[in-house]
Amino acid sequence: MFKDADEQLETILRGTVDVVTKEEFIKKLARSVKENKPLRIKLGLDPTAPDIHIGNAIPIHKLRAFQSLGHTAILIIGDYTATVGDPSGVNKTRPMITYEKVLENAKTYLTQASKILDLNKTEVVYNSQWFKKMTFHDVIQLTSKMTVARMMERDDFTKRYHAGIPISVHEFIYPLMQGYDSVMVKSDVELGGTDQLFSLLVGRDLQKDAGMEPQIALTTALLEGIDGNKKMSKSLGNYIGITESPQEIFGKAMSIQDDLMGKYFELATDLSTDEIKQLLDPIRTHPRTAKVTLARAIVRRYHGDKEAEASAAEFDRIFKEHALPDKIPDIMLSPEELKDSKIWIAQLIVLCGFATTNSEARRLIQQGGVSVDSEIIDCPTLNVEIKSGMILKVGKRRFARIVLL
RNA sequence: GGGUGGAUUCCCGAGUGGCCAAAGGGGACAGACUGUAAAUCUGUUGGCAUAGCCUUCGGAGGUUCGAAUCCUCCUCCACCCA
Repeated sequence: MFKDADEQLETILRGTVDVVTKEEFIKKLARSVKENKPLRIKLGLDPTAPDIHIGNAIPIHKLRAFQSLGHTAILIIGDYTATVGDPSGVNKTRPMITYEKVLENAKTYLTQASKILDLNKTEVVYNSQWFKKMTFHDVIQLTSKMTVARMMERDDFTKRYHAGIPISVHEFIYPLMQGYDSVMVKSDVELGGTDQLFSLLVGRDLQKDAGMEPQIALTTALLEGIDGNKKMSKSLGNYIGITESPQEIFGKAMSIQDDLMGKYFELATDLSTDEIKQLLDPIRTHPRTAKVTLARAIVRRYHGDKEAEASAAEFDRIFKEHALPDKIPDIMLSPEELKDSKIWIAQLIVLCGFATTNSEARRLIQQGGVSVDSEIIDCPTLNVEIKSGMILKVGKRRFARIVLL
């Protein structure tokens, strides 16, 4: 049934940072093999944003790895915790979001998670299930398990405190909630990013307190965003969403800086350690080839082989051959918008959605970033003659085909 | 409960009567260079068909020829003492 423990361990530990504790983990694994009993692996997702990106997909892939090894994947949709807002690694209070919003996000999360997990074999649980039944007394009971001193040991809180940045009391409750989830689902292992370590450890304490064998805390590395210095996150806009179009994912992956490739390879692709080693060696592999391989591997993971090849080809066409992309969105123009079959160029750019104001469009023109049928426009007050089918290009990668109705 | 300090453009932050559409940094965008790399360099970054005009410095009023800046009230926030 199960592969032997050593073999499992190798797969599981790839890309992980902390294992608390490794000894206990090895014991649990061995016991699971011996008794032929799957481990219960917990991962909590807070549906705070509508998209999953390749950064927060890392622990989901790890959960999938466990699942493939025959263990039980438990996906907790933190519909209650999401309304509180995880303070981990954050330097200010997260805005509390409405419950409606959370439920909406939860739906898209499941659809997205199904790209990675086999949801038929996954226990999906909403933590409102238990939290909404708790009385205030229960809550107080729960908070009594944690001391302020211990909370304040956390780097993120200490920093905020000393910088005079407010910390709301409800933020203290967050890790307790997450820990309580572990008690409720009786997890053997909990996964999370390294910034989750504290909460995962709270889970151990609460389980011990409840007379259970404590879960193993297993953290995966955090992935830097495509800007190369901050953690990938939706709010910083430096992410690659797993539901983005193949071209989009490919392009974003190509734009990361070279020294980030190693991390991306390890955390965001399925390539073997040996393959990665070879790709990262600039003598054996040109960095551009390596990056193309990377971009393709990431696209493949979420869109399949065909799309991966297609997006690579498209990318070359646009940026290597400077040709037009395969698909160019059509922008319909009605004759009412024209004067003597002409239109002010800035207005056209705005109509195509490449600028939000005429001033912005004007600036783009002044900077030499606008061309019509490959001819650079240098006069911001120009009225262009509209010919159906003409191509407007703004910047390096935004194209529109003008269609006259 | 008492005291102090705040709220400025996408973000951080300077600005204490005119030289302010508002320094500096970050981010973003455009251009050069490239491997659409990254780094770097240059430029742009409130709106308007733009040598001009209009709107913006938490909100509402007021003083003044003139207010981000002074006064009054309000809203929100942080810190300190209890």
